[in-house]
This record gives sequence, structure tokens and C-alpha cells, in this order.
Amino acid sequence: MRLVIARCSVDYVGRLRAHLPLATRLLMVKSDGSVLVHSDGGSYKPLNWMSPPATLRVSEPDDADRAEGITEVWTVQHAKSDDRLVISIREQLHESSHDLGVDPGLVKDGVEADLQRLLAGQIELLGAGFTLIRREYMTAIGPVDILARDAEGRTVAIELKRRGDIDGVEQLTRYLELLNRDPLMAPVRGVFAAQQIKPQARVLATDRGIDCLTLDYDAMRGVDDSASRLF
Amino acid sequence: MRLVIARCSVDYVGRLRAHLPLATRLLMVKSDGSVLVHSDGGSYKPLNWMSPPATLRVSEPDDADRAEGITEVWTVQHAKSDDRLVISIREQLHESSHDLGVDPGLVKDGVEADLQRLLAGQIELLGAGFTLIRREYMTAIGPVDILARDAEGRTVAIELKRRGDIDGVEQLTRYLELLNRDPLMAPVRGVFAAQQIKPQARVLATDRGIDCLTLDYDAMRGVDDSASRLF
DNA sequence: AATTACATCTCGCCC
DNA sequence: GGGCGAGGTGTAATT
Repeated sequence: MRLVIARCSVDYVGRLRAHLPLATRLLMVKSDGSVLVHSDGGSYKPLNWMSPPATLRVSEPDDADRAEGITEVWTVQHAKSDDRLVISIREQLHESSHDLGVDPGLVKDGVEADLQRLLAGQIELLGAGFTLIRREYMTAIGPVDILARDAEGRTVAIELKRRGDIDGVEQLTRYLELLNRDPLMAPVRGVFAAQQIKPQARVLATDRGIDCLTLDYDAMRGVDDSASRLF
Repeated sequence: MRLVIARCSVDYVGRLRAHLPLATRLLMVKSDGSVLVHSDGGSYKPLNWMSPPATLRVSEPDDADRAEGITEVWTVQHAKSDDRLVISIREQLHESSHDLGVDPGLVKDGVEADLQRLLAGQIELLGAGFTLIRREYMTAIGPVDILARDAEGRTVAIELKRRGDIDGVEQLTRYLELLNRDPLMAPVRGVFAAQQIKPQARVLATDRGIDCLTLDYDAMRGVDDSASRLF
């Protein structure tokens, strides 16, 4: 990885066009040819960038550029598209190179897949007498997160979200509509389960006869102690 | 902005939990307290990060950490939530600080990719005899992208997307439901137009009697040469 | 390789 | 502040 602090202007041409006026920025060149242009603020998204795979070519400025004080022109060309980033450098204030090696990568816990695994193992959270039919029940319009059977023997489709908003209710509604067309399966009722359910989503779900269930991930993780031994 | 290259492990606890095993990485500390942990690959997204506003506290390792070779512990605490990033540093290979100033920010030129403007000007793409009623036709639940009239004099609501997926079909369905409540306007039919339409979206649209239209942006741009003269 | 759905999405906009 | 829509989305899993 190469780190450069430079006064520069940047132009991107590709799926859109974008321009960064002259200012001092961090240029990060990664070993796969990708380049990130960061300012001293904002969040993790760079001001501008080129995704890998890409190649960086450093060239001399032409006469017009030189007259404007540009000392070096970086052309970062994407390997598989016409996307191009051109960095015009006026002054290089810092430069260093570092060998970082390959990163072992991130281990995550608490994403939707973890929620689904936990709820499938604690299906009684939905109510006494509930039994699991299966996870990821495939339909023509996508997989139903969890299919279960309630104490009365009725089929229940469960849609799981980390944050439950209107889109999730719409999704579950489509599944219910489809499943209820199957006379062998109908009537199927729905449960919308999420760590947090937005008020509007709750209203919409209730209006459509869909039950809402707020999940306590920490408590569920505590019950399944294989999860708590992850770290 | 402070740049540190260090052998470190990282733990994030907040909306989820995540762990980065020991490796050499770039730590970028921005002046708003945000921290980015980058490896020498991937794309612009860091391996882990803390969004601003946040505060960085550097502390001595406890005895257990010291025994494992940790020399410094960085705790990055988000100012408005319980999100926390803990960086355990074994070895600091590089350190530098830079004053970048405030960035003037990005100027996007081609952002308006005005598919809508182009289609409104080439409304005959929808079929012979189509005429434009208006763009951004306001309703109580939001603007219909384009409202047109077909050769038979019937009103047509058009939803435009760059990438057409199920959400767009749902959106158009809500508009159609509303517009068809108006006896002066009903019956209104729908057209779902996008550069690319996902199979599931096409199935749903067809099932609801909504026509699908795939748009060739480059061809449309070629017809309207004012667009090709933008730059 | 292409498709699909999730994301600590981020980033605007408008209300 | 929340809600909605778009992104040069990125990313992982599955087909």
C-alpha cells in the first residue's frame, strides 16, 4: 500500500462524471491497483475512488497542465470497463509505502442469518406449541425466511429482519398471497419478526392481519450458548 | 488526519459484533474522531470503521493484554450511540499526521442521468400514438414519474428506474391503485420502464397487468444530442 | 459468471 | 428527526 498526501484535483469519467477542485487530500494506492481519495472528514466513503482491478499510470504533465503548476498526472484505468480516474498533482507533501500482506478478514456475528438460525432453534418464542417446518422455504418469488406450524396446526410464514420497516411487510404480504393460493397449504398466516419494528411497519402489518414480534438478540444469543462462545 | 500502520486486532460492538484477527493494517484517524481500518485490497469499504462523531481514547493495556504483546489500546466511542471500536495494537510500523483542511467537495456532472427527461422527449418509445401528459405528476403518495396517454386515449402511468426490481413494481402498483380511484382518470394502466428489469420484478409486474419496457440509455442519449453535448 | 438479497450500508432529499 | 429513493453502491452466497 502506498500513501500520498498531495495537493491535487481529481476527475472521474465512467458511469457518471465528477470533479474534485484543488485541495490537499490523502491518496491511497492499494496493491490491486485500486485508488482511494480521502478528505479529513466524512464517513468511510472516499471523495472519489477507483475499484479494483485497475492499473495506475504516472505520467508527465502536458504543457497546458505544467503551466497550471501540475507536476504529475496519475491515470487510474479500470481493467474491465471504461471507468477512469485522473489525478492531477500540484504538490506532494508526504509519501510512504507499506507491505501489509493479505488480511485474514472480518468475522461477523449478529447479521440476519444469525437471527434466523437462533429463531429457528427457539421457535417457541413465537408461541407455545410452535414447530419448525423449515428455513429458507423456496417459492417462485423468493425464499420465505422461516415456515412453521402453530399449536392449531396452521402454517405460519415468518419474515425476519434486523430492522423491520414497510418493505419487509410488503415482502411478507407477497409470500402470504402466493402461499394462500395453494389449497394444500392455505390458510397461511404471517409473523413479522425483527429486532426493531418501525411504527409505520407495525401499523401496516396489523392492518393486514400480520402479527409482529420484537426479538431480543442478546437474550436469544444467551439461550444458545454456542453463539456466546464465538469470541 | 493521522495515519498509522500497525499490527493490530480490532473488535466492533454495536449494531452487530465483529472481530478482526491480528494482522498489519492502515489506521486512518480523521479530525472528526472517525477511524477507518483498511487492508491492502478490497474496494473502498474499510474492513472496520467508526463513523463520526466519535472520540478516540488511547490507553495502556491491562496485564492480560500486555502478556499477549499488546502495547496500546485504542477505544473509539461513537458520540451518539453505544457503538464502540476497540483496536489492540501490537506494533506500530509507521505514524504521520497531516493537516488537510476542509475539502471543497465533489461536483457531480452526469448525475441527473435524466432518463426521465429523455423518455419524456421520446414518449413514442412506449408505442405508436403515445402522447405526454406530464412528468412528475403529483399524487398524495408521491410523484408519478411520467403520465401519458396511449393511442386509444387511455391514461398510462410510467415508473422509471435505472435498475428495475420488485420495489419499483410495488411503487407503481400503489400509484395505479390511487389513480384508479379517480373516476375521471380511471382506467389507468401501468408501464414499468428500466434499463434492466430483474426476472422477479417482471413476473410480479406481468401478474399485475403491468407492461414492462427495457430502455437503451445510450440509444436514447444518441437521439437527444443535447445530452451528448453536455461535456 | 450471473443473480439475488443484505448492509454497522452511505448519502441525499423532503417532510 | 424520520421516511424514501438512489448508489460509480459493496459484499457474500447461491445458481
